[in-house]
Amino acid sequence: MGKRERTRQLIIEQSAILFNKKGYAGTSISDIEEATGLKKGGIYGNFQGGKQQIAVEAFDYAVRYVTSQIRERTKQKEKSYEKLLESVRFYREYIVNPPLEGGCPILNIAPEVDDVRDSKDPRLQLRTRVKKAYDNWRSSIIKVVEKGIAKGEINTAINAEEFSTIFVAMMEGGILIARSYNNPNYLHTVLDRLELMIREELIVA
Amino acid sequence: MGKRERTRQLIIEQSAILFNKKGYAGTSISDIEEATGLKKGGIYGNFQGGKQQIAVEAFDYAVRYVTSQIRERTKQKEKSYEKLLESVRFYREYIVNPPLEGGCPILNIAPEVDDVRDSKDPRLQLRTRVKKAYDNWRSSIIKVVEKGIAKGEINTAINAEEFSTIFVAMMEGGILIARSYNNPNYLHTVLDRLELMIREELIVA
DNA sequence: GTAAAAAAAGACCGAACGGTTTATTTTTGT
DNA sequence: ACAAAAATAAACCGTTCGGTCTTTTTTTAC
Repeated sequence: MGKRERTRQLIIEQSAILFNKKGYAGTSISDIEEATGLKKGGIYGNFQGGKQQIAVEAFDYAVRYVTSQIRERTKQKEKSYEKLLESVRFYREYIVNPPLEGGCPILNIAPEVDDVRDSKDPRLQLRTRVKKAYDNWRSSIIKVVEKGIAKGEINTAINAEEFSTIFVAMMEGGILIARSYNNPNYLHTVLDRLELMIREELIVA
Repeated sequence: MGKRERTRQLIIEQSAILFNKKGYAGTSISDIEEATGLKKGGIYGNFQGGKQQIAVEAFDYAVRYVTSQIRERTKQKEKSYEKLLESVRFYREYIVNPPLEGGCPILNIAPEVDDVRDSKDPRLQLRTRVKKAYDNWRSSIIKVVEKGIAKGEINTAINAEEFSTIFVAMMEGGILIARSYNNPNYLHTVLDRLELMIREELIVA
């Protein structure tokens, strides 16, 4: 990895934390200067697209990073429903010791960009990335469920698409409340319920 | 209502929309000028506390406003579980035709302020208001459930506190996803599930 | 109707914003 | 080791930021 790539990566990693904690509008270039130890010359030399480009790449990185972490864990599980239960366990730990400071990057940026409609607004790209991120998340759940059904591990009556939406909604809602209260127990309450759903409805008896 | 009160109210109402759609950092005083038709003199004359004070009062107003709207509907229902079902119906309509532009004011501000820890940060007050807002919301649900249990309408096995957390989490998660996709069906999917929970578990057979 | 009081406009402030340009340093290939 | 190239620092740009102050307009009270 050359110098260029290393510096770009440093900027992306630090910016991902900043944007995740303070949002797009709340994060300034000077914040990024401070976090990276670079001056504007070094930053704009690597990202001619400026703040917008950094935010988009940092968001993509953040989502990829969290995704890879969870995949690392679920791929070790054999049965499809065990993959689901393992991912629930992952998020329980996530809130206590988040691999990415600030919590879920999608949840953190979605409310800031979901009212953007002006095609010239720099946040519009983030808006499309948010949509895509939820799509990918839900798709991965759908795949696991469908594979589970095919293997006879998961009840055929389950609507994979609907389940994926409920799964993500409970996850995000639980994280939101737990972080607002600064108390992981609220997430645990929600995820206990989600686990119950998986055990009692998804898993073939 | 004197002139002073009317102007204050105008500023609060317009700012509530702005902060709800664009966030705290994303909303500028000049945005408020444009929305109200006032200049800074008129704004700061009514809110010496500046942007921070306006944001806090606008948030409180927004939450009060939505709360009053839902109470208007649920108080007409007699049975406790009908109050819960009616509030679910309310949010289904809320996402299609929101009384307050931008969606749920708590959901919109929570991710922006939940990492604030510096006691001098102007967003700290918003953070405590978010916590209080979720507390009030959950409390109102807890009260309905407990009253329902006392009246024999709701199953005694239900843990009201846990249910309230799950209720709010599914609501917020559903709104988040539906707004991210700009498609109310995602909320419907989540709320169908919530309704099922109420009908099959809460209501005494 | 008029004078006092209140409210809002308009001009102004320093600081911070995102971004650009130029000079200097650091890497790189040989 | 050295020259070319690349990367970064430093200085600078116009604009917008939140906020203040003074002047003008509008209400209010009599």
